[in-house]
Amino acid sequence: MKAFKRTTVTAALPYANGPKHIGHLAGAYIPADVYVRYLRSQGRDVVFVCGSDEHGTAIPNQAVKENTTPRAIIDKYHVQMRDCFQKLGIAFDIYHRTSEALHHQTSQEIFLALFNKGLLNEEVSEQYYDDEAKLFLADRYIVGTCPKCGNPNAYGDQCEKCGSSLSPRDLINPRSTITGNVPVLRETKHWYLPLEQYEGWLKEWILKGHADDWKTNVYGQCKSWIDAGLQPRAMTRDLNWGIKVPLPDAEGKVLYVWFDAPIGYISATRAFFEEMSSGKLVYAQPQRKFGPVAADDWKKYWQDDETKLVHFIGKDNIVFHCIIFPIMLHAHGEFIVPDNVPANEFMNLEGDKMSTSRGWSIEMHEYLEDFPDKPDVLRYSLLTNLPETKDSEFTWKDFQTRNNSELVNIFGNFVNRALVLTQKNFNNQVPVKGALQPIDEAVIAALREQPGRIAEALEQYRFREATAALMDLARLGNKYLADTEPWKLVKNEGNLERVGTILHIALQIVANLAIAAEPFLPFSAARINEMLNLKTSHWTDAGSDTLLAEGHELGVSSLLFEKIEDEVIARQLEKLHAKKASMNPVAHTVTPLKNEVTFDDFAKLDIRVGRVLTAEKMPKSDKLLKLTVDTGVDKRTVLSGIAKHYTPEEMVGKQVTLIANLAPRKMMGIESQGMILMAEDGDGKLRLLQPNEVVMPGAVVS
RNA sequence: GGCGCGGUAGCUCAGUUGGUUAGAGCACAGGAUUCAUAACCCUGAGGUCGGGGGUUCAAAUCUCCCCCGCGCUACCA
Repeated sequence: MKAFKRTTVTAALPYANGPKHIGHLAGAYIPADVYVRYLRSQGRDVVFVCGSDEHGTAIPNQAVKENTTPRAIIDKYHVQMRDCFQKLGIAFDIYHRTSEALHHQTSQEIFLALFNKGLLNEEVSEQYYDDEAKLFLADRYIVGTCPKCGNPNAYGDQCEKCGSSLSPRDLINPRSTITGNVPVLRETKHWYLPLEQYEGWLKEWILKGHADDWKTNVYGQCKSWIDAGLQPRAMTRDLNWGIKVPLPDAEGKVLYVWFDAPIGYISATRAFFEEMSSGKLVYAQPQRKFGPVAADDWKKYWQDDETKLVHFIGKDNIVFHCIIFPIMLHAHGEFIVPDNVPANEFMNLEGDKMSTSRGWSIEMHEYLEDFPDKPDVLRYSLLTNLPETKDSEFTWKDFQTRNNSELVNIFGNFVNRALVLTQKNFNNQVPVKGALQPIDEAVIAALREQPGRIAEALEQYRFREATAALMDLARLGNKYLADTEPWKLVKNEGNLERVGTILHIALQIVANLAIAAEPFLPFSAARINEMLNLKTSHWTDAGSDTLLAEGHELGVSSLLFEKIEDEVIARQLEKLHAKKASMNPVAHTVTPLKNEVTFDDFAKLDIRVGRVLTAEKMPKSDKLLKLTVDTGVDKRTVLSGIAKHYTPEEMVGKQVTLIANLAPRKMMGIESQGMILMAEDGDGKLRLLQPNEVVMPGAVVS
């Protein structure tokens, strides 16, 4: 194990196109924060950076949806996310944003460095350009007639009618969706990063170098990508929202959002040290003493191989953080690459995938509105159930149980017992520690060991285990009190010294709990310290049985956690279901009306009703069914992508509507002679189009 | 279909250089107790370790086949 001088920790830059939910917290932000708080408590040199990811096509798209500007979108969600993180105790040293000038500059510098080293391949291709809007049109912004099915409103990347994947050049009579004009073909240049040239390096670095210390899910995913073979990837896009490509003749071109987003970590670090050195803090919120710093100290955190770089992300980001971004950094030559990328899997919610757009989610701001005084409860319930090795599941019931039977009954209760007993019997002062009995020695020994257990788990990114080890410390306290029964002894005045010794030790455990809990439950840890009238201590003191001096005056105590009643949980469940129901009509935006066609256009299609004679699953395909259809005029083979919606058995005998004169098309080695018409429901389900009474095979639709 | 990850007690999960009666927390049952938010503490019950073959003195762990979940990927005319 390499010894590092300092650590740079990043948490995935949240995309500023909407609110972020508790699954994101469980995936990246909470574990990252716990890890960093622990390092800080140890006095280690660490910087924790994050920020809003504000580029990419989805931002302008969201602006259209909300009927506003991209700028307004990113401002709105940047502030919302920043505030939520803060309220949840996610303590970044800086929460930056990729729309900042410094980030544009940093991204351009890195792009230019790669360019100047000749590491980017320039490729020119012809793409559609809108003269009036003066921009190249992304595939989605071009419509035209589908060459395959004649649909006049096919998109540049896909015909939604026949499902063909297209490229804009395939479209007949293309038009721009922005101005409606006919776009012209214009040559456009893009810059590609030849990922495949780094396969050897990746194999050495990841497959050999990190076989033991990376999580199996991360390692496996990387291996899968590397083994499958990498392709050159365009690092630029024709778009008017993003970071300008810093080259001549690159008008209207921006950096690919996945090129600039991870650089956001670097920019954030750079911004942090620039602000710290200038004394003008805008985004920086240093969470520890950094001492005097220089503006370019950020380089130490990114370019010194004695720095340990750790990316906390969800599993959807693995390829970017383990393959593409490291290649960028490695190719550049001056940067270090991550030592670990402890990506988590996904957290489901009440039996279904979490999804903001489907309304099946608990957004950070929603939780905070309903439970403004309970950030630690959410942190704890997520921590005990992080999707570390596989997808996990959040339920409100489990949230309640974690709160009631662990935070309240075990943790809060122990703290309260120790404090109340001291108030009642020792005037709220730390009693004198007298002669120790074997049970005291044993509990002190256990106390000394426990922080090491927590630390060991944290060093290995095992947060669930670490959280459990924290709770064990409170259990130790409860058991000690139960075993020594000071409330019984106190009835006999001769035992007062003995009772004092017991409570003295119990209070030392409470003080330790504040240290050990700080990374996990920072708000509660601070409250314990207040109740003990104690300044914050550090991990280096953890395990000590002399944190509180004899005679020390304690503060005012109150309950750390309160029970959550069944009604509160029931209300949340109702709220969740109501939200999902209310989202449905919105989520399924109805496809806009297509352009007018003439009767002649329509008449070209031979649409008729047929009957399915046989149906079987296409071998080696998940989606295709191979059908034999009686069309009245013949019996023919039609392939249809409905295997996820209908079984072969239920298709046999069914009447179907088909386009009988569609040009045959070969798929997976078999020719399909026609196309079955389906209606796609809002949830993506496909349903057959049938006459409402049985008609003869071959009946013409008109 | 291919590739990757996972399938262990009612629930959430530990446990792979193969080795004594497979673990934890929660939930459940019984007991003890009353300082504490009816909490704590003790005891107990509960598992064909997805299924089946194989290697071995010995398999949750290695191997092969199959089933299920998740992700990536191919096929939606």
